[in-house]
Amino acid sequence: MSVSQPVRSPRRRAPRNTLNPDRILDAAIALLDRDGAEAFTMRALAEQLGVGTMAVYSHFRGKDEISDAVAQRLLDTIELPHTETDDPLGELREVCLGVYRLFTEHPSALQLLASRPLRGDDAMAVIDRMLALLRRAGLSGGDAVRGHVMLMRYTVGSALWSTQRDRALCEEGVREQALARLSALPADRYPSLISLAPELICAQDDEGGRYEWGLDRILRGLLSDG
Amino acid sequence: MSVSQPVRSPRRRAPRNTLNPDRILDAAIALLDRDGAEAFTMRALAEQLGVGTMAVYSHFRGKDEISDAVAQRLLDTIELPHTETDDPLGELREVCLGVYRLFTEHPSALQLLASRPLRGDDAMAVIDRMLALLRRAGLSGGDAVRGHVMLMRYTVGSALWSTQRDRALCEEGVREQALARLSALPADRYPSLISLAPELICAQDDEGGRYEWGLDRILRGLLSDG
DNA sequence: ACCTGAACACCGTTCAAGT
DNA sequence: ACCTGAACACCGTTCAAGT
Repeated sequence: MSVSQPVRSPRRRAPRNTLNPDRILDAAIALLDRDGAEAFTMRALAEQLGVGTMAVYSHFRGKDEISDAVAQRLLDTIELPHTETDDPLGELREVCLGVYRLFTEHPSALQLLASRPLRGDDAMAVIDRMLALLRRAGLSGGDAVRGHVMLMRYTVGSALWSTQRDRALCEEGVREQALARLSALPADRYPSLISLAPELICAQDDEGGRYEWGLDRILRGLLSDG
Repeated sequence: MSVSQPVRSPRRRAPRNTLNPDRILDAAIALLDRDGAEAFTMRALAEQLGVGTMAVYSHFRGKDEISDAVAQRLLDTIELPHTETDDPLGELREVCLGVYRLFTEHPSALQLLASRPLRGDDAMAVIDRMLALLRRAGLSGGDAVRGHVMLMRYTVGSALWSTQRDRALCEEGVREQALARLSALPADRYPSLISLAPELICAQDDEGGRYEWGLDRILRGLLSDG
């Protein structure tokens, strides 16, 4: 075994202004995306930043404040369609897909939002845009508000569902297990489940299009009003 | 100060068969509903059962296994409409409302599901029933499968949204803060948000009906197909 | 002002021991 | 077989101290 080599980087005292809120948030998001929500630890975050654990506390009150800031920052990165067309429905679709994409690309951010109350001013720009588009599509003020909540609910639920599904599927042999369990079911108790087994199985492979399929039906249901 | 009174119940050794999986799950659910997911601790669970921390490990492999069992058990308690009517849409509505009710009545169960992959055989009875009703409503096999996923996504998302909203609202002065923030917004950047402020505010009070409003529109969108 | 290590009160779980 | 306490490797955070 080597002797002169220091084994665990004996980090020197970091220079005075290595840290700032932005650098910390960048590292937090990277950590969350790479290792998942349960690995998002003050100690891990500090190590990723090459700094003592307590250094972070000079810039944020604690872990909760960092989590809030991460959520805020991610929600602000949702890209909105730039041009105003005369197709509010198409634009609405785009906005919803943007939100959905954000959550599926940052699954741990979603988990983060799911485990703490939403602050009121999250994603103001997105909400404003959705409301405007719903009104332009002909909805009353009240229906626009209800519709936007509905779309957000469906989108959050879909992202949650997809990411959980993805996590489950990447475990060893879950696929085969699910199939086996399905075909072992008593046919008299679960007739529809059995007869739709083929569709249920192949449904697992089409997560991407699934969100859009439902989205289109929701938009249709929203606008087929008087 | 009293002297002869033992201050912290100096629990005697528990008799041999005080514990069993069912009693443990009951206590776990009670604990989750009463104190929330973050208070759901092996030590707290054991204390609620009047037993040493490690006693629970004789019946479950660990906390994860208990969490899975809790989720399973709750999902099995969803009540399905008993009689088969000739109104598949009405029944479908009932089933969805049952799922929604379960999640809003056991918010921590939802958090639990959100933070771990779904096991495949959760809620088989519910899924089978939904599929059957969708087919009876005239949908093809593939559309029934897609429709059931869509309904579950919307329902899970709604429950998550509502419970988070509720948690936020019961915090001190969040209401006033939200209103203040809303009216302090630059009107040129968020025109729709500003002009719909009244609707947005009063929307906060109508969480219950909100789910059903969207549900009806989803069902309409699902069935207005060829 | 900003960064540090030691210490505190937690957590899930392992382990050897009691009955 | 079932229940136990001590111990281990974690966690977020407080605190007094360095620079």
